[in-house]
Amino acid sequence: MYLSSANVSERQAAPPSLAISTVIFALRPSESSGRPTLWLPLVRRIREPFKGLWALPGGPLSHSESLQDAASRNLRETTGLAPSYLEQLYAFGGLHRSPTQRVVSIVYWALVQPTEAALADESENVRWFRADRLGELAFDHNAIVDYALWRLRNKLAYGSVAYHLLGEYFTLAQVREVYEAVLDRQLDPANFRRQLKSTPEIEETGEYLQGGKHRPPRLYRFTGRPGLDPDNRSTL
Amino acid sequence: MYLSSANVSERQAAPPSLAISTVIFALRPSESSGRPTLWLPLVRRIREPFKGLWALPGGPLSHSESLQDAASRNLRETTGLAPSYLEQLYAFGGLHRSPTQRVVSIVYWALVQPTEAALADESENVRWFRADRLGELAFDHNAIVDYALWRLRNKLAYGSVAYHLLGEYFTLAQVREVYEAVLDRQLDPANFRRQLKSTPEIEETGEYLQGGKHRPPRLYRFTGRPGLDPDNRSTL
DNA sequence: TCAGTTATGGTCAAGTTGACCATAACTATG
DNA sequence: CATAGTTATGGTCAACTTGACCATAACTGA
Repeated sequence: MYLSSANVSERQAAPPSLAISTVIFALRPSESSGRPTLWLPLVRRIREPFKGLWALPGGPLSHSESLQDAASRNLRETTGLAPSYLEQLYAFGGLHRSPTQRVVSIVYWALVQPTEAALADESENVRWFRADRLGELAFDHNAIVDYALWRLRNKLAYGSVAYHLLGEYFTLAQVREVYEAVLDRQLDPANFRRQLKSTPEIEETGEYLQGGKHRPPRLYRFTGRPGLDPDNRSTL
Repeated sequence: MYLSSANVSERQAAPPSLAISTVIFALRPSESSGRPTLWLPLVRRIREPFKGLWALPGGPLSHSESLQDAASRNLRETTGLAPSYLEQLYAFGGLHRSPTQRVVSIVYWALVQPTEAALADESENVRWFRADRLGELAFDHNAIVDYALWRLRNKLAYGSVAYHLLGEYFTLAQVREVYEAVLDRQLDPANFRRQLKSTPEIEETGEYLQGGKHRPPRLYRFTGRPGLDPDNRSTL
Protein backbone atom coordinates (compact mmCIF):
# COMPACT_ATOMS: atom_id res chain seq x y z
CA MET A 1 0.00 0.00 0.00
CA TYR A 2 1.90 3.01 -1.17
CA LEU A 3 -0.78 5.55 -1.91
CA SER A 4 -0.56 8.82 -0.08
CA SER A 5 -2.80 9.05 2.92
CA ALA A 6 -5.30 11.32 1.19
CA ASN A 7 -8.52 9.59 0.24
CA VAL A 8 -10.34 10.18 -3.01
CA SER A 9 -12.45 13.13 -1.97
CA GLU A 10 -9.52 14.86 -0.34
CA ARG A 11 -7.52 14.36 -3.49
CA GLN A 12 -10.22 15.93 -5.61
CA ALA A 13 -10.45 18.89 -3.29
CA ALA A 14 -6.74 19.65 -3.46
CA PRO A 15 -5.64 21.64 -6.50
CA PRO A 16 -3.61 19.76 -9.12
CA SER A 17 0.01 20.16 -8.13
CA LEU A 18 2.40 21.86 -10.48
CA ALA A 19 5.87 20.55 -11.26
CA ILE A 20 8.71 21.54 -13.56
CA SER A 21 10.81 18.92 -15.36
CA THR A 22 13.59 19.15 -17.88
CA VAL A 23 14.84 16.99 -20.72
CA ILE A 24 18.56 17.68 -20.98
CA PHE A 25 20.46 16.71 -24.10
CA ALA A 26 24.19 16.57 -24.59
CA LEU A 27 26.53 14.90 -27.02
CA ARG A 28 28.88 12.24 -25.83
CA PRO A 29 31.01 9.82 -27.77
CA SER A 30 29.33 6.47 -28.18
CA GLU A 31 31.19 3.67 -26.41
CA SER A 32 31.13 1.52 -29.52
CA SER A 33 31.74 3.74 -32.51
CA GLY A 34 33.19 6.77 -30.76
CA ARG A 35 30.99 9.01 -32.86
CA PRO A 36 29.02 11.62 -30.96
CA THR A 37 25.60 10.47 -29.79
CA LEU A 38 22.74 12.04 -27.87
CA TRP A 39 22.69 11.40 -24.14
CA LEU A 40 20.55 12.64 -21.32
CA PRO A 41 20.75 12.54 -17.53
CA LEU A 42 18.04 10.84 -15.47
CA VAL A 43 17.48 10.60 -11.75
CA ARG A 44 16.44 7.49 -9.89
CA ARG A 45 13.14 7.63 -8.02
CA ILE A 46 13.76 7.06 -4.35
CA ARG A 47 10.09 7.16 -3.40
CA GLU A 48 6.83 5.76 -4.60
CA PRO A 49 5.30 5.94 -7.10
CA PHE A 50 7.71 4.30 -9.53
CA LYS A 51 10.37 3.87 -6.84
CA GLY A 52 13.59 2.60 -8.36
CA LEU A 53 12.76 3.64 -11.93
CA TRP A 54 14.58 6.41 -13.74
CA ALA A 55 12.85 9.73 -14.31
CA LEU A 56 13.45 13.19 -15.71
CA PRO A 57 14.98 15.68 -13.29
CA GLY A 58 12.30 17.91 -11.87
CA GLY A 59 10.65 19.34 -8.85
CA PRO A 60 8.02 21.73 -7.61
CA LEU A 61 7.79 25.34 -8.72
CA SER A 62 8.91 27.72 -6.03
CA HIS A 63 7.15 31.01 -5.57
CA SER A 64 9.83 33.48 -6.32
CA GLU A 65 11.01 32.02 -9.60
CA SER A 66 9.71 32.04 -13.14
CA LEU A 67 9.07 28.78 -14.92
CA GLN A 68 12.33 29.06 -16.81
CA ASP A 69 14.27 29.86 -13.67
CA ALA A 70 12.80 26.80 -12.01
CA ALA A 71 13.94 24.67 -14.93
CA SER A 72 17.44 26.17 -14.77
CA ARG A 73 17.60 25.55 -11.08
CA ASN A 74 16.66 21.90 -11.10
CA LEU A 75 19.03 21.39 -13.98
CA ARG A 76 21.83 22.88 -11.95
CA GLU A 77 20.88 21.08 -8.76
CA THR A 78 20.62 17.61 -10.23
CA THR A 79 23.46 17.67 -12.71
CA GLY A 80 25.55 20.72 -11.87
CA LEU A 81 25.08 21.92 -15.44
CA ALA A 82 24.36 25.32 -16.95
CA PRO A 83 22.46 24.96 -20.22
CA SER A 84 23.48 26.77 -23.38
CA TYR A 85 19.92 26.52 -24.63
CA LEU A 86 16.67 26.24 -22.70
CA GLU A 87 13.16 26.27 -24.10
CA GLN A 88 9.74 25.31 -22.92
CA LEU A 89 8.60 22.01 -24.40
CA TYR A 90 5.03 21.39 -23.33
CA ALA A 91 2.68 21.29 -20.37
CA PHE A 92 1.60 17.72 -19.64
CA GLY A 93 -1.60 17.47 -17.70
CA GLY A 94 -3.27 14.13 -18.35
CA LEU A 95 -5.41 12.83 -15.51
CA HIS A 96 -3.51 9.64 -14.88
CA ARG A 97 0.10 10.63 -15.23
CA SER A 98 0.74 9.84 -11.61
CA PRO A 99 -1.20 7.11 -9.83
CA THR A 100 -1.27 8.94 -6.52
CA GLN A 101 -2.27 12.50 -7.35
CA ARG A 102 -3.06 14.86 -10.17
CA VAL A 103 0.15 16.50 -11.38
CA VAL A 104 0.57 19.05 -14.14
CA SER A 105 4.17 19.13 -15.36
CA ILE A 106 5.57 22.00 -17.34
CA VAL A 107 8.50 20.49 -19.15
CA TYR A 108 11.52 22.32 -20.54
CA TRP A 109 14.23 20.98 -22.79
CA ALA A 110 17.84 22.00 -22.66
CA LEU A 111 21.06 21.60 -24.58
CA VAL A 112 24.46 21.62 -22.90
CA GLN A 113 27.86 21.90 -24.49
CA PRO A 114 30.18 18.90 -24.37
CA THR A 115 32.80 20.60 -22.21
CA GLU A 116 30.09 21.17 -19.60
CA ALA A 117 28.59 17.75 -20.04
CA ALA A 118 31.92 16.07 -19.37
CA LEU A 119 32.02 17.68 -15.93
CA ALA A 120 28.47 16.71 -15.05
CA ASP A 121 27.82 15.12 -11.71
CA GLU A 122 27.06 11.47 -11.84
CA SER A 123 26.18 9.37 -8.84
CA GLU A 124 24.22 6.40 -7.63
CA ASN A 125 21.01 8.25 -8.36
CA VAL A 126 21.99 10.40 -11.33
CA ARG A 127 23.16 8.71 -14.50
CA TRP A 128 23.46 9.52 -18.19
CA PHE A 129 21.73 7.35 -20.79
CA ARG A 130 21.81 7.19 -24.56
CA ALA A 131 18.64 8.87 -25.80
CA ASP A 132 17.91 5.95 -28.11
CA ARG A 133 18.40 3.32 -25.43
CA LEU A 134 16.27 4.30 -22.49
CA GLY A 135 14.48 1.59 -20.64
CA GLU A 136 11.08 2.05 -19.08
CA LEU A 137 10.91 5.38 -17.30
CA ALA A 138 8.66 6.57 -14.50
CA PHE A 139 5.32 8.28 -15.22
CA ASP A 140 4.83 9.30 -18.85
CA HIS A 141 8.47 10.25 -19.18
CA ASN A 142 9.14 7.98 -22.15
CA ALA A 143 6.51 9.87 -24.13
CA ILE A 144 7.94 13.18 -22.98
CA VAL A 145 11.43 12.27 -24.11
CA ASP A 146 10.05 11.12 -27.46
CA TYR A 147 8.36 14.43 -27.92
CA ALA A 148 11.50 16.32 -26.91
CA LEU A 149 13.47 14.35 -29.48
CA TRP A 150 10.90 15.18 -32.12
CA ARG A 151 11.18 18.85 -31.23
CA LEU A 152 14.96 18.75 -31.28
CA ARG A 153 14.97 17.20 -34.74
CA ASN A 154 12.56 19.83 -35.94
CA LYS A 155 14.47 22.76 -34.54
CA LEU A 156 17.65 21.34 -35.95
CA ALA A 157 16.22 21.20 -39.43
CA TYR A 158 15.20 24.84 -39.22
CA GLY A 159 18.19 26.39 -37.88
CA SER A 160 20.10 27.58 -35.05
CA VAL A 161 20.01 24.97 -32.34
CA ALA A 162 22.84 22.64 -33.39
CA TYR A 163 25.57 25.02 -32.25
CA HIS A 164 24.37 24.88 -28.67
CA LEU A 165 25.48 21.27 -28.55
CA LEU A 166 29.00 22.29 -29.56
CA GLY A 167 31.63 24.51 -28.04
CA GLU A 168 32.34 28.06 -29.13
CA TYR A 169 34.62 26.95 -31.95
CA PHE A 170 33.81 24.04 -34.18
CA THR A 171 34.52 22.54 -37.56
CA LEU A 172 31.85 22.10 -40.17
CA ALA A 173 32.34 18.34 -39.90
CA GLN A 174 31.46 18.55 -36.22
CA VAL A 175 28.23 20.32 -37.09
CA ARG A 176 27.51 17.59 -39.59
CA GLU A 177 28.11 14.96 -36.93
CA VAL A 178 25.54 16.68 -34.72
CA TYR A 179 23.01 16.51 -37.50
CA GLU A 180 23.86 12.90 -38.24
CA ALA A 181 23.55 11.94 -34.58
CA VAL A 182 20.22 13.68 -34.06
CA LEU A 183 18.61 12.86 -37.38
CA ASP A 184 20.18 9.41 -37.44
CA ARG A 185 21.23 9.44 -41.06
CA GLN A 186 24.32 10.18 -43.11
CA LEU A 187 24.64 13.53 -44.84
CA ASP A 188 26.78 14.38 -47.82
CA PRO A 189 29.78 16.34 -46.48
CA ALA A 190 30.14 18.57 -49.52
CA ASN A 191 26.45 19.49 -49.80
CA PHE A 192 26.15 20.03 -46.09
CA ARG A 193 29.09 22.38 -46.02
CA ARG A 194 27.65 24.33 -48.95
CA GLN A 195 24.48 24.98 -46.97
CA LEU A 196 26.33 26.06 -43.85
CA LYS A 197 28.56 28.39 -45.83
CA SER A 198 25.48 30.11 -47.21
CA THR A 199 24.15 30.97 -43.74
CA PRO A 200 25.50 34.30 -42.60
CA GLU A 201 25.43 33.40 -38.91
CA ILE A 202 28.37 31.04 -39.27
CA GLU A 203 31.58 32.96 -39.23
CA GLU A 204 34.89 31.71 -40.48
CA THR A 205 37.75 32.16 -38.05
CA GLY A 206 41.39 32.23 -39.07
CA GLU A 207 42.09 29.20 -36.90
CA TYR A 208 42.44 25.56 -37.81
CA LEU A 209 41.87 22.54 -35.63
CA GLN A 210 45.29 20.98 -35.15
CA GLY A 211 46.18 17.54 -33.92
CA GLY A 212 43.85 15.49 -36.08
CA LYS A 213 44.99 12.64 -38.22
CA HIS A 214 44.31 14.31 -41.53
CA ARG A 215 44.04 17.65 -43.23
CA PRO A 216 43.30 20.20 -40.49
CA PRO A 217 39.82 21.69 -40.83
CA ARG A 218 39.05 25.35 -40.44
CA LEU A 219 37.31 26.46 -37.24
CA TYR A 220 34.07 28.42 -37.31
CA ARG A 221 32.00 30.32 -34.80
CA PHE A 222 28.24 30.80 -34.49
CA THR A 223 27.10 34.38 -34.18
CA GLY A 224 23.29 34.03 -34.24
CA ARG A 225 20.85 34.39 -31.42
CA PRO A 226 18.23 31.76 -30.60
CA GLY A 227 14.65 32.36 -31.69
CA LEU A 228 12.30 34.22 -29.43
CA ASP A 229 10.01 32.39 -27.15
CA PRO A 230 7.65 34.32 -24.97
CA ASP A 231 10.11 33.66 -22.14
CA ASN A 232 13.00 35.18 -24.01
CA ARG A 233 11.41 38.11 -25.76
CA SER A 234 12.16 40.55 -22.99
CA THR A 235 15.84 39.60 -22.81
CA LEU A 236 16.45 41.29 -26.14
CA MET B 1 -7.36 49.25 -2.54
CA TYR B 2 -8.28 46.25 -4.56
CA LEU B 3 -5.73 43.68 -3.51
CA SER B 4 -7.05 40.46 -2.16
CA SER B 5 -7.04 40.19 1.60
CA ALA B 6 -4.02 37.86 1.66
CA ASN B 7 -0.87 39.55 2.88
CA VAL B 8 2.51 38.95 1.36
CA SER B 9 3.56 35.99 3.44
CA GLU B 10 0.24 34.28 2.97
CA ARG B 11 0.53 34.76 -0.75
CA GLN B 12 3.96 33.21 -0.79
CA ALA B 13 2.77 30.23 1.17
CA ALA B 14 -0.11 29.43 -1.16
CA PRO B 15 0.83 27.43 -4.27
CA PRO B 16 0.76 29.33 -7.57
CA SER B 17 -2.72 28.92 -8.98
CA LEU B 18 -3.23 27.26 -12.31
CA ALA B 19 -5.54 28.58 -15.00
CA ILE B 20 -6.42 27.66 -18.57
CA SER B 21 -7.04 30.30 -21.23
CA THR B 22 -7.76 30.12 -24.92
CA VAL B 23 -7.07 32.32 -27.91
CA ILE B 24 -9.88 31.64 -30.37
CA PHE B 25 -9.53 32.67 -33.98
CA ALA B 26 -12.22 32.82 -36.62
CA LEU B 27 -12.62 34.47 -39.97
CA ARG B 28 -15.27 37.14 -40.37
CA PRO B 29 -15.82 39.59 -43.19
CA SER B 30 -14.26 42.96 -42.45
CA GLU B 31 -16.85 45.74 -42.12
CA SER B 32 -14.96 47.94 -44.53
CA SER B 33 -13.62 45.76 -47.32
CA GLY B 34 -15.80 42.71 -46.85
CA ARG B 35 -12.74 40.50 -47.23
CA PRO B 36 -12.28 37.85 -44.56
CA THR B 37 -10.28 38.98 -41.54
CA LEU B 38 -9.12 37.38 -38.31
CA TRP B 39 -11.33 37.98 -35.30
CA LEU B 40 -11.29 36.70 -31.76
CA PRO B 41 -13.73 36.73 -28.85
CA LEU B 42 -12.83 38.39 -25.56
CA VAL B 43 -14.62 38.58 -22.24
CA ARG B 44 -14.91 41.65 -20.08
CA ARG B 45 -13.40 41.46 -16.60
CA ILE B 46 -16.11 41.98 -14.03
CA ARG B 47 -13.73 41.85 -11.07
CA GLU B 48 -10.40 43.25 -10.07
CA PRO B 49 -7.69 43.11 -11.14
CA PHE B 50 -8.19 44.81 -14.51
CA LYS B 51 -11.92 45.19 -13.94
CA GLY B 52 -13.59 46.50 -17.08
CA LEU B 53 -10.78 45.51 -19.44
CA TRP B 54 -11.12 42.77 -22.03
CA ALA B 55 -9.37 39.47 -21.49
CA LEU B 56 -8.98 36.04 -23.02
CA PRO B 57 -11.64 33.52 -22.04
CA GLY B 58 -10.33 31.26 -19.33
CA GLY B 59 -10.81 29.79 -15.94
CA PRO B 60 -9.44 27.38 -13.41
CA LEU B 61 -8.57 23.80 -14.20
CA SER B 62 -11.06 21.39 -12.76
CA HIS B 63 -9.92 18.08 -11.36
CA SER B 64 -11.59 15.62 -13.60
CA GLU B 65 -10.58 17.13 -16.93
CA SER B 66 -7.42 17.15 -18.98
CA LEU B 67 -5.85 20.44 -19.98
CA GLN B 68 -7.31 20.21 -23.45
CA ASP B 69 -10.75 19.36 -22.13
CA ALA B 70 -10.60 22.39 -19.87
CA ALA B 71 -9.77 24.57 -22.86
CA SER B 72 -12.65 23.08 -24.84
CA ARG B 73 -15.00 23.63 -21.99
CA ASN B 74 -14.27 27.26 -21.37
CA LEU B 75 -14.42 27.84 -25.10
CA ARG B 76 -17.87 26.33 -25.19
CA GLU B 77 -19.04 28.08 -22.05
CA THR B 78 -17.98 31.56 -23.01
CA THR B 79 -18.77 31.53 -26.71
CA GLY B 80 -20.92 28.48 -27.33
CA LEU B 81 -18.38 27.33 -29.91
CA ALA B 82 -16.87 23.95 -30.74
CA PRO B 83 -13.39 24.35 -32.21
CA SER B 84 -12.28 22.61 -35.38
CA TYR B 85 -8.70 22.87 -34.22
CA LEU B 86 -7.26 23.11 -30.73
CA GLU B 87 -3.62 23.10 -29.73
CA GLN B 88 -1.60 24.03 -26.72
CA LEU B 89 0.17 27.35 -27.16
CA TYR B 90 2.39 27.93 -24.16
CA ALA B 91 2.49 27.98 -20.38
CA PHE B 92 2.90 31.52 -19.11
CA GLY B 93 4.28 31.75 -15.61
CA GLY B 94 5.99 35.08 -15.09
CA LEU B 95 5.98 36.32 -11.51
CA HIS B 96 4.06 39.52 -12.10
CA ARG B 97 1.38 38.55 -14.56
CA SER B 98 -1.30 39.29 -12.04
CA PRO B 99 -0.84 41.98 -9.42
CA THR B 100 -2.77 40.08 -6.77
CA GLN B 101 -1.43 36.55 -6.87
CA ARG B 102 0.91 34.24 -8.69
CA VAL B 103 -0.92 32.62 -11.61
CA VAL B 104 0.42 30.13 -14.11
CA SER B 105 -1.72 30.07 -17.25
CA ILE B 106 -1.63 27.23 -19.71
CA VAL B 107 -2.91 28.78 -22.90
CA TYR B 108 -4.47 26.99 -25.85
CA TRP B 109 -5.30 28.38 -29.26
CA ALA B 110 -8.26 27.34 -31.35
CA LEU B 111 -9.67 27.78 -34.81
CA VAL B 112 -13.39 27.74 -35.50
CA GLN B 113 -15.14 27.48 -38.83
CA PRO B 114 -17.10 30.48 -40.11
CA THR B 115 -20.49 28.76 -39.96
CA GLU B 116 -19.89 28.15 -36.26
CA ALA B 117 -18.45 31.57 -35.66
CA ALA B 118 -21.54 33.23 -37.11
CA LEU B 119 -23.67 31.58 -34.43
CA ALA B 120 -21.37 32.52 -31.58
CA ASP B 121 -22.88 34.06 -28.51
CA GLU B 122 -22.21 37.72 -28.08
CA SER B 123 -23.32 39.77 -25.12
CA GLU B 124 -22.50 42.70 -22.93
CA ASN B 125 -19.48 40.85 -21.60
CA VAL B 126 -18.45 38.76 -24.61
CA ARG B 127 -17.52 40.51 -27.81
CA TRP B 128 -15.52 39.77 -30.97
CA PHE B 129 -12.61 41.97 -31.98
CA ARG B 130 -10.42 42.19 -35.04
CA ALA B 131 -7.13 40.52 -34.16
CA ASP B 132 -5.18 43.47 -35.52
CA ARG B 133 -7.21 46.07 -33.65
CA LEU B 134 -7.26 45.03 -30.02
CA GLY B 135 -6.94 47.71 -27.41
CA GLU B 136 -5.14 47.21 -24.13
CA LEU B 137 -6.06 43.87 -22.65
CA ALA B 138 -5.93 42.63 -19.07
CA PHE B 139 -2.82 40.91 -17.67
CA ASP B 140 -0.23 39.96 -20.29
CA HIS B 141 -2.93 39.02 -22.75
CA ASN B 142 -1.71 41.34 -25.51
CA ALA B 143 1.59 39.47 -25.54
CA ILE B 144 -0.21 36.14 -25.50
CA VAL B 145 -2.33 37.09 -28.51
CA ASP B 146 0.77 38.29 -30.34
CA TYR B 147 2.43 34.97 -29.73
CA ALA B 148 -0.67 33.08 -30.83
CA LEU B 149 -0.72 35.09 -34.05
CA TRP B 150 2.92 34.30 -34.62
CA ARG B 151 2.20 30.62 -34.13
CA LEU B 152 -0.80 30.73 -36.44
CA ARG B 153 1.27 32.33 -39.20
CA ASN B 154 3.93 29.72 -38.73
CA LYS B 155 1.60 26.77 -38.79
CA LEU B 156 -0.11 28.22 -41.82
CA ALA B 157 3.14 28.41 -43.74
CA TYR B 158 3.84 24.78 -43.00
CA GLY B 159 0.67 23.20 -43.74
CA SER B 160 -2.55 21.98 -42.62
CA VAL B 161 -4.19 24.57 -40.41
CA ALA B 162 -5.80 26.91 -42.94
CA TYR B 163 -8.63 24.50 -43.71
CA HIS B 164 -9.83 24.57 -40.12
CA LEU B 165 -10.83 28.17 -40.65
CA LEU B 166 -13.01 27.17 -43.60
CA GLY B 167 -16.01 24.92 -44.01
CA GLU B 168 -15.88 21.40 -45.36
CA TYR B 169 -15.98 22.53 -48.98
CA PHE B 170 -14.04 25.49 -50.23
CA THR B 171 -12.57 27.04 -53.33
CA LEU B 172 -8.87 27.54 -53.79
CA ALA B 173 -9.46 31.28 -53.81
CA GLN B 174 -10.98 31.02 -50.35
CA VAL B 175 -7.88 29.26 -49.11
CA ARG B 176 -5.83 32.03 -50.63
CA GLU B 177 -7.94 34.61 -48.84
CA VAL B 178 -7.21 32.87 -45.55
CA TYR B 179 -3.51 33.08 -46.23
CA GLU B 180 -3.77 36.69 -47.28
CA ALA B 181 -5.75 37.61 -44.17
CA VAL B 182 -3.39 35.84 -41.77
CA LEU B 183 -0.11 36.73 -43.43
CA ASP B 184 -1.37 40.17 -44.37
CA ARG B 185 -0.01 40.22 -47.90
CA GLN B 186 -1.23 39.50 -51.39
CA LEU B 187 -0.40 36.18 -53.02
CA ASP B 188 -0.29 35.39 -56.70
CA PRO B 189 -3.46 33.40 -57.48
CA ALA B 190 -1.87 31.23 -60.14
CA ASN B 191 1.22 30.31 -58.14
CA PHE B 192 -0.78 29.71 -55.00
CA ARG B 193 -3.13 27.34 -56.77
CA ARG B 194 -0.19 25.46 -58.25
CA GLN B 195 1.14 24.77 -54.76
CA LEU B 196 -2.19 23.62 -53.41
CA LYS B 197 -2.75 21.34 -56.37
CA SER B 198 0.55 19.63 -55.64
CA THR B 199 -0.47 18.73 -52.09
CA PRO B 200 -2.20 15.37 -52.04
CA GLU B 201 -4.39 16.21 -49.04
CA ILE B 202 -6.53 18.57 -51.08
CA GLU B 203 -9.09 16.64 -53.01
CA GLU B 204 -10.98 17.94 -55.99
CA THR B 205 -14.72 17.42 -55.78
CA GLY B 206 -17.00 17.36 -58.80
CA GLU B 207 -18.91 20.36 -57.48
CA TYR B 208 -18.66 24.02 -58.37
CA LEU B 209 -19.56 27.00 -56.26
CA GLN B 210 -22.59 28.56 -57.96
CA GLY B 211 -24.08 31.99 -57.48
CA GLY B 212 -20.94 34.07 -57.76
CA LYS B 213 -20.59 36.94 -60.15
CA HIS B 214 -18.03 35.31 -62.38
CA ARG B 215 -16.75 31.99 -63.58
CA PRO B 216 -17.78 29.40 -60.98
CA PRO B 217 -14.80 27.93 -59.14
CA ARG B 218 -14.39 24.28 -58.41
CA LEU B 219 -14.94 23.11 -54.81
CA TYR B 220 -12.28 21.17 -52.93
CA ARG B 221 -12.13 19.22 -49.71
CA PHE B 222 -9.33 18.75 -47.20
CA THR B 223 -8.57 15.15 -46.30
CA GLY B 224 -5.52 15.52 -44.05
CA ARG B 225 -5.26 15.12 -40.33
CA PRO B 226 -3.68 17.72 -38.08
CA GLY B 227 -0.16 17.13 -36.79
CA LEU B 228 0.42 15.24 -33.61
CA ASP B 229 0.81 17.02 -30.38
CA PRO B 230 1.36 15.03 -27.25
CA ASP B 231 -2.30 15.65 -26.47
CA ASN B 232 -3.46 14.17 -29.75
CA ARG B 233 -1.13 11.27 -30.25
CA SER B 234 -3.41 8.75 -28.66
CA THR B 235 -6.36 9.73 -30.85
CA LEU B 236 -4.73 8.08 -33.84
C1' DT C 1 -23.37 40.59 -77.78
C1' DC C 2 -19.65 42.25 -75.18
C1' DA C 3 -17.15 44.30 -71.32
C1' DG C 4 -15.64 43.03 -66.83
C1' DT C 5 -13.87 39.75 -63.76
C1' DT C 6 -12.39 35.60 -61.78
C1' DA C 7 -10.67 30.73 -62.71
C1' DT C 8 -7.32 28.18 -64.56
C1' DG C 9 -3.32 26.64 -67.22
C1' DG C 10 1.10 27.62 -68.93
C1' DT C 11 6.11 29.62 -69.65
C1' DC C 12 10.57 31.25 -68.15
C1' DA C 13 14.42 32.55 -65.37
C1' DA C 14 16.50 32.31 -60.80
C1' DG C 15 17.43 29.79 -56.98
C1' DT C 16 17.86 25.35 -54.25
C1' DT C 17 18.96 20.39 -53.59
C1' DG C 18 20.95 15.90 -54.05
C1' DA C 19 24.35 12.98 -56.46
C1' DC C 20 28.75 12.89 -57.54
C1' DC C 21 33.64 14.01 -59.12
C1' DA C 22 38.20 16.20 -58.36
C1' DT C 23 41.83 18.27 -55.97
C1' DA C 24 44.20 19.89 -51.59
C1' DA C 25 46.43 18.97 -47.42
C1' DC C 26 47.53 16.62 -43.78
C1' DT C 27 49.27 11.93 -41.05
C1' DA C 28 51.17 7.50 -40.70
C1' DT C 29 53.76 3.90 -42.43
C1' DG C 30 57.06 1.46 -44.77
C1' DC D 1 61.13 10.52 -47.73
C1' DA D 2 57.77 8.88 -50.88
C1' DT D 3 53.30 7.25 -50.89
C1' DA D 4 48.94 5.40 -49.39
C1' DG D 5 45.06 6.67 -46.63
C1' DT D 6 41.82 9.93 -45.21
C1' DT D 7 39.45 14.07 -44.51
C1' DA D 8 38.67 18.98 -46.19
C1' DT D 9 37.14 21.61 -49.64
C1' DG D 10 35.56 23.26 -54.16
C1' DG D 11 33.09 22.39 -58.24
C1' DT D 12 29.53 20.43 -61.90
C1' DC D 13 25.05 18.85 -63.42
C1' DA D 14 20.31 17.58 -63.58
C1' DA D 15 15.93 17.71 -61.09
C1' DC D 16 12.99 20.36 -58.66
C1' DT D 17 10.87 24.63 -56.60
C1' DT D 18 9.53 29.54 -56.66
C1' DG D 19 8.14 34.01 -58.14
C1' DA D 20 6.85 36.95 -62.05
C1' DC D 21 4.04 37.07 -65.61
C1' DC D 22 1.11 35.95 -69.86
C1' DA D 23 -2.93 33.78 -72.04
C1' DT D 24 -7.23 31.61 -72.40
C1' DA D 25 -11.72 29.89 -70.37
C1' DA D 26 -16.04 30.70 -68.39
C1' DC D 27 -19.19 33.00 -66.19
C1' DT D 28 -22.40 37.59 -65.01
C1' DG D 29 -24.52 41.79 -65.90
C1' DA D 30 -25.41 45.64 -68.81
